[in-house]
Amino acid sequence: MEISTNIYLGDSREKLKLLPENSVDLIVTSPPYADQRKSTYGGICADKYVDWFLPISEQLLRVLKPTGTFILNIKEKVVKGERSTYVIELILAMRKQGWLWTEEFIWHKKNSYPGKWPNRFRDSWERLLQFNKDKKFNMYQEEVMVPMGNWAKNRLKNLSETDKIRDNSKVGSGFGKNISNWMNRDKAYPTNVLHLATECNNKNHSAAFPEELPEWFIKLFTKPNDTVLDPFMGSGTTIIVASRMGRNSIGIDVVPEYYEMVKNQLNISKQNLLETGTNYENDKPERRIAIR
Amino acid sequence: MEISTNIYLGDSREKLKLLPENSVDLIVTSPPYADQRKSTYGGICADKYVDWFLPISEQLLRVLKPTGTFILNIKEKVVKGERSTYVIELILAMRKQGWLWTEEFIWHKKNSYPGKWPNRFRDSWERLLQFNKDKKFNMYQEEVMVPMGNWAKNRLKNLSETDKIRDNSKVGSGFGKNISNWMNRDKAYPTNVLHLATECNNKNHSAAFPEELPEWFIKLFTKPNDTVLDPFMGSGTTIIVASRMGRNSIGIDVVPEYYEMVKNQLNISKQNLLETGTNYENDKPERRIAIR
DNA sequence: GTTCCGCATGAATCGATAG
DNA sequence: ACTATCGATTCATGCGGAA
Repeated sequence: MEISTNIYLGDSREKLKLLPENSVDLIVTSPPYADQRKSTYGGICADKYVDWFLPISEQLLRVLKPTGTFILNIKEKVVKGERSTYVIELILAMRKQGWLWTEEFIWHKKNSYPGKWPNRFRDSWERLLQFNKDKKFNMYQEEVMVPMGNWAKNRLKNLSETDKIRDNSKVGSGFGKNISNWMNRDKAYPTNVLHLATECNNKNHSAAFPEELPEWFIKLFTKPNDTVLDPFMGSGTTIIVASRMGRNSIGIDVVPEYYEMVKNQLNISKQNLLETGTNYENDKPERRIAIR
Repeated sequence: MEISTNIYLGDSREKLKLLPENSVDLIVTSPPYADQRKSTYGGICADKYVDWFLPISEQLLRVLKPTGTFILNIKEKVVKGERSTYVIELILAMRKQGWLWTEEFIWHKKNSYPGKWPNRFRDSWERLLQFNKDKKFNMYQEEVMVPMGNWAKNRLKNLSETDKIRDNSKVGSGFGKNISNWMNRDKAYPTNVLHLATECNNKNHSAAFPEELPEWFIKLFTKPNDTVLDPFMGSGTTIIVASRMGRNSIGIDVVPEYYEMVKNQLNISKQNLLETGTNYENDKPERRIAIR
């Protein structure tokens, strides 16, 4: 058994057509948001965003297995004092296309962008929209359960002074009622709110996408040897994490710089693997990396 | 100056017509969600939710001042494995009605009720949709500032060190200004994610609305003597908090039991006020409670 | 080695200024 | 009038150099 990692340079609308239907277990992606990242992606106008995205989501619907899941990370920006409506219009349009809008997770960003304005506060959350082809899909909930002991330990350890102050003042006795129930359990299921920080400083490239985010969804919706797709791979966080977790992965990006960066990083990973190859356990798959 | 608290028994669609236009500074409400709380509100089908709500939001648009704000607490339920789309359809419909969709706050419920389903996790957040009539509206951001984080703490620490030095070197004139500037900086502006626990101790009302929620928005969007409206007052949390905070308030509910409950609670409050009446300060307004 | 401190840097947004 | 660009605002994070 071997694990493959394929990356493509080009437009997702075209490259996705090369993939066979019903072949992907999980799609995790963060497309360029409307009118943002102009320097790298050219920027899609908010008015035309739905029209731009629908051909891509149509292909995604084709390549996804009936048991698979599509996680779309997106957030609408403010235009003339109002939140843009293109994201919620996209949800409605994708449902017409055949997608089921199964759930909306919240990514609560611990370190949101600073700033002060007279009429609004800092935006510290993004949408993680879950779409499915079928009401029945694979979900491995146990994989993302949080050990209560570690959870409490990490929580306390990571908790900044601010958090302590804020939590104490605002939440107070919130947890008290059911604490006796939790004491008897090893693990707890998470909720649909993920509380993570954005990654500020990567070595070469700043990825706004923390590794924990794709990792969490890969654990939740795939098992080893399944296939993960990211049609807007950017710096490649999703597929690199997927590869590390023993999943096949496919990445597409139209920006040559990103493509080269991910290619180099994958080669480095491969080299590291070869150097430590003698330590392979028998049940670990070999890895094959294809650069197209 | 006196503070009035008026409650109405009846359908909001009718009772709202009794209120003069441009007379309300803040609307905070949590309407019955579709297909829920059937026993008390009769249950509004998800398909017809938008049609049911639009006549009410039309009246709300009429009675709200141009500088006022409408906060709508709502969350779509799951129907046949999918999230209902009536909330996002409502946003689009209200925009056509003339509302501006200014912001979407997230209420992150810390202690959401435990539960387990094969295909989803516990839902621990709700939408707090902010609508406005005009791009310019009243917002008193300083009223809801929170303790500052590590960065500022370090800065503050450093500054106090330098201030000490400056204190020692410059005896006498005008040192206080800089210090006081930074002493005021111990608080930061919050974000658009509210991290509150649900209220568990309310026995008579099924909807768990913590007092902190309306309190936060009342602080943020009104000043004393302004007017707060809740067209679905339920157990009256919003108007009771508003009254306590020295705001005029108007509550409407179609359920007699809720009406009676709030009426009794308000009479109790009034009685408490009268008993302690001799302690009134001169600048504190008297309270007038009208039960219609 | 640790711990501490300084510093750069974001999927941001508004308002003013410029073409 | 309408769009395009620019400066000001602000805080959690992680890195690198210093103590």
